[in-house]
Amino acid sequence: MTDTESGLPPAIEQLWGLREPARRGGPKPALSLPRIVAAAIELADAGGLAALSMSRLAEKLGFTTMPVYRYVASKDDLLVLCLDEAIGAAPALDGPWRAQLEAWSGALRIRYQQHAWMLDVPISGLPAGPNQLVWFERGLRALAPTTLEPAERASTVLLLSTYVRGQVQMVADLMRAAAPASGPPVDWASVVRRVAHPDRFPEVAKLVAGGVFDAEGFPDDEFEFGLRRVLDGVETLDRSRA
Amino acid sequence: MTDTESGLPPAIEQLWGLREPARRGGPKPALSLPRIVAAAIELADAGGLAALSMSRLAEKLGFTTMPVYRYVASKDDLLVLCLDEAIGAAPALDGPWRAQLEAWSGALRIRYQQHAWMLDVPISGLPAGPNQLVWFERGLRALAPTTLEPAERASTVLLLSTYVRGQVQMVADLMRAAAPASGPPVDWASVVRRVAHPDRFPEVAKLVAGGVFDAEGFPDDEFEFGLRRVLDGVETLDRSRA
DNA sequence: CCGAGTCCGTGTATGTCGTACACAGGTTAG
DNA sequence: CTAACCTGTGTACGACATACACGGACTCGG
Repeated sequence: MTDTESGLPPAIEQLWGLREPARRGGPKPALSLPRIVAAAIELADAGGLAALSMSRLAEKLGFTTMPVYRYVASKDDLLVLCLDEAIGAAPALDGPWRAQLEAWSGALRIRYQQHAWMLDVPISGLPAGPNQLVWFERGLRALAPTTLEPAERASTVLLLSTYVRGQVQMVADLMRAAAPASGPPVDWASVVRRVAHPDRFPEVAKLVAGGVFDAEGFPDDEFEFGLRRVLDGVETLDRSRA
Repeated sequence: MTDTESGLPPAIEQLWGLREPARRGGPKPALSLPRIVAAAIELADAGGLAALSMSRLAEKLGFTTMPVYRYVASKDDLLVLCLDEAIGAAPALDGPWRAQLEAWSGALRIRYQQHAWMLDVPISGLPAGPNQLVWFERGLRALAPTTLEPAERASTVLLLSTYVRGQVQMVADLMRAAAPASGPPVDWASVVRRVAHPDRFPEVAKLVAGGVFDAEGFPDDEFEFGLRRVLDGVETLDRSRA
């Protein structure tokens, strides 16, 4: 381990290609970081974050547990690498800024849905991987033609990514709660109906009575609604400067 | 355990006071659910979610590990109870709808900050505790005077809670990354500067050069900014109906 | 007032997990 | 050729969530 003394977490240094292996002897490595990360993502995709243990990962790779630690400082480190890999490359965008941000958000949403375990990874640092930084850069670029100040553009992109992440997480939780892995599906509408007495919860009760919770096409409409609110807010700010 | 057959997770039933203990004999219980939950929250407040293990919890209560399971079906169950307790009572609100939602969001934000571990709890169900439902109800009530349709009001409250949660989480991560528990504080601005080459990341580089990342009063301004955008978006919708 | 039924906390055990450590054999630089 | 060194392996440890069986404490029906 050539310590680059950059003060960065080791995983981040690896992501940016700093920290060269510096092989001076010894057998050829039979494993490689990309293979490890790919296998880890496969495991998590298939069985959720809980299915990703170091022993299972090693087994999938055809090795015993410990060699993995020759390539990765810790499981947390590995997760950081997996996150940046799974978020993938940000799409190229074009057109008016609002359409760009819509596309940006939709693409990000899809990535989260493809790798739902990302939402369960305990975040313990800045999103500083190259892919994540590209996402950030693309978001900023979309806002370049607006009247927003630089700091406001940064805040806006942060706001959007927060929104997308939170939204996907909430929907995923709702779906999991409605159709649990074990046991029969739960009819939440009836549960809330039993528990939300109209005296204490008049508004909620009205909502339930109106059948709002059994709406069609729920996840997508919900996502669109929130996204439109946020972008309307950004547009309001933009226009107030023009 | 009198099975109430309601299809609800046991923790939720306990929260709503269904599922009576039905004591027919035996020694008086030395523990109680409220005591357990309170101790668990204390542990998590002090040392984060990682500090909350069943054995440590029992030790703090002066018992061995297992008796806790007489009161709680599993650790996940316990966490559900803790979440509802820690989120606490929603504040009473008054005034114009926008001011109400600002107060609502600010209060929710403070709760999350007081119990930062809540952000690390893997959410695996609907927020269906009484306290959480009161928060929801209050949010809906604030929107009652608007022109929004019922479904839109629900979506708006969901949007807000998503925003607050995500925002607090992001800021907490940023702070943790900037000032890690072990090791010297990391100067992220310089890190990004080294890594974000102007060719690949022109917008990010400009941002860093402009010193945006060393801004004063960061967390609060950031929160306010996003909240204003969201509420502007809601207001736009409201006015488009009037 | 007694005894049966029941519920309490304790002790012990199991399986999983992350990861530290010492080793034996392969590999490369000098 | 040899010394330095890196490889994967085996073993071990401590933490954790939780299952199970026990002995004693309490309550209630008679």
